[in-house]
Amino acid sequence: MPLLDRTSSLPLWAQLETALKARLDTGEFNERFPTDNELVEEYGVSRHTVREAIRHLNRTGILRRERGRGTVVNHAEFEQPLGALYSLFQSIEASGVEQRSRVLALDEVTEPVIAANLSLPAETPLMLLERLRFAGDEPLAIDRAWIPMTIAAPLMTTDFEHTALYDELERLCGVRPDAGWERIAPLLPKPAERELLHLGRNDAALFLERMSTANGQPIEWRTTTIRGDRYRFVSEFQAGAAPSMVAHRPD
Amino acid sequence: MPLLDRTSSLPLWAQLETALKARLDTGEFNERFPTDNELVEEYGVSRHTVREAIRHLNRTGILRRERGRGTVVNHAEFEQPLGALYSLFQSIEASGVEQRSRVLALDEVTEPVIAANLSLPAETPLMLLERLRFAGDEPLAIDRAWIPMTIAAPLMTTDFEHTALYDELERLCGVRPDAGWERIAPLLPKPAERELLHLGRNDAALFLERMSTANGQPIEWRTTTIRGDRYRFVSEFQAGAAPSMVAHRPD
DNA sequence: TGCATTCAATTGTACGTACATTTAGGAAGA
DNA sequence: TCTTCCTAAATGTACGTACAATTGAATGCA
Repeated sequence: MPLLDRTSSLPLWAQLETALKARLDTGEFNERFPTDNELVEEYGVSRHTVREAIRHLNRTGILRRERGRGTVVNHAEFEQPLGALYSLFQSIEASGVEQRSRVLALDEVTEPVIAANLSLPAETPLMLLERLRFAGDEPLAIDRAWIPMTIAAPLMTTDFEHTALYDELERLCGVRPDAGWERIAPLLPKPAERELLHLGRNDAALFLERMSTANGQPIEWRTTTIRGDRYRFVSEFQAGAAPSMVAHRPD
Repeated sequence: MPLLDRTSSLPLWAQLETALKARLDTGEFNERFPTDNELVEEYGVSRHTVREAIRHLNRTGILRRERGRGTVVNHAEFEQPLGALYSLFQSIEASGVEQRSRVLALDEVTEPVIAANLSLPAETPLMLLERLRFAGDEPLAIDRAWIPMTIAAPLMTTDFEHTALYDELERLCGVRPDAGWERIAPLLPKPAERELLHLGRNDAALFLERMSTANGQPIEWRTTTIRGDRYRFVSEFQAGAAPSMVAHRPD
């Protein structure tokens, strides 16, 4: 059993990290990753050192630690956290520039699929707010939001041309999304949407789907089709510092 | 000043992180960041807790800690956590199954635009690694990475068909990206790429650009064109608190 | 003055302890 | 059999200590 070299200049946790990484690569831990205490026993180091090693090992997101359960190996999933996107789009939504939008629809509808997405019965009445959003004079995105009527009823008379949905939701309904998830996919828009967005035949767009919850309750399903030609989406960068790099796209 | 609430369910380090982030945003620490011991004194917590808070705070790469000197605020504009998007692609890169890739090119090149993006002189020699990456039997993405030759020279003989770039970079060059940023855009691939990715005329893709840094030094520029038809990219978010994914991870 | 040495300060590493929180599973009782 | 409760196990949080490694400034000497 090749243990750790305490005379090495390499920290113990780094040696342990290397050792664990090697064992991970063999698939030894596919079934079950050792617990902290087992590694403490096996390598004769303190739990602090074990955690330090795992902390570094997990830079790559290989592991997932779950309180009360243990540490499990993160096998490849194709649904993975993007994390930053929310705040990213939020910044556009919140930026003063893009206040303007044209309401395409504000109706009460039933959408079995979307109701199911919100964990509601199929025939649950939903408010549908469909907007064409502008950045300056050019359209930026088509935005559709579904909210259960039980929550959204007070919003049906709102003028959403100049009002942010979440603000109004908080003001009139007393709820504000505090969590949720979002997924993103590329999309070649259909002719109808292409026209609304002033896009050409070969212009791609981004398609975002978002489910928002408040206090654990699903309250909103939203889809957004965003023009991708004029705007780029950058994952978290520091306030005030917009990347000024020149694009280098394969065209 | 009882800034921290010991009865709160929020961990002390999280409260401290929030407090420090607020003070950081005011610019209070632009000249000099407090030492561990000063924060221990000021907030009445142990050094362990202070370090935990700083560790989390530094997810964003705002701080740089230097032994013997102290903690300084990082004014490097583009240093940001790879966090979200990074781990996403990392999961494919790290998973045993989808390791397969075909090397399309491994050359020494000069690319003035990309060199400039990396804050290097225009004629700086760069290694270009171009790969077609597979998930199962189907191609998933076209991946191009540029790394300065001064760093990447040892990699020129590597067989990247079955080797992860970042692992090799760490093993042979002793550096691993620890920060950076990434941006995403939709893209309709050109015929050549369409063929490589087995895409039809109307299939859109995602175009990712990433700059990675290690210890504040730009070390990699990468572009990735990812098929968007088979895979979706999902993010979770949580307003106010740190992203939920972070909570499960020991960093 | 110039140079080398010393020393205090600061972060890194590593050990220890204790308790909280969450989970899974078994025990006990209806 | 089913449900409830309890316990053990696992990770998270938080405290403590000590020493190592590095830096920068102060000190002392030629």
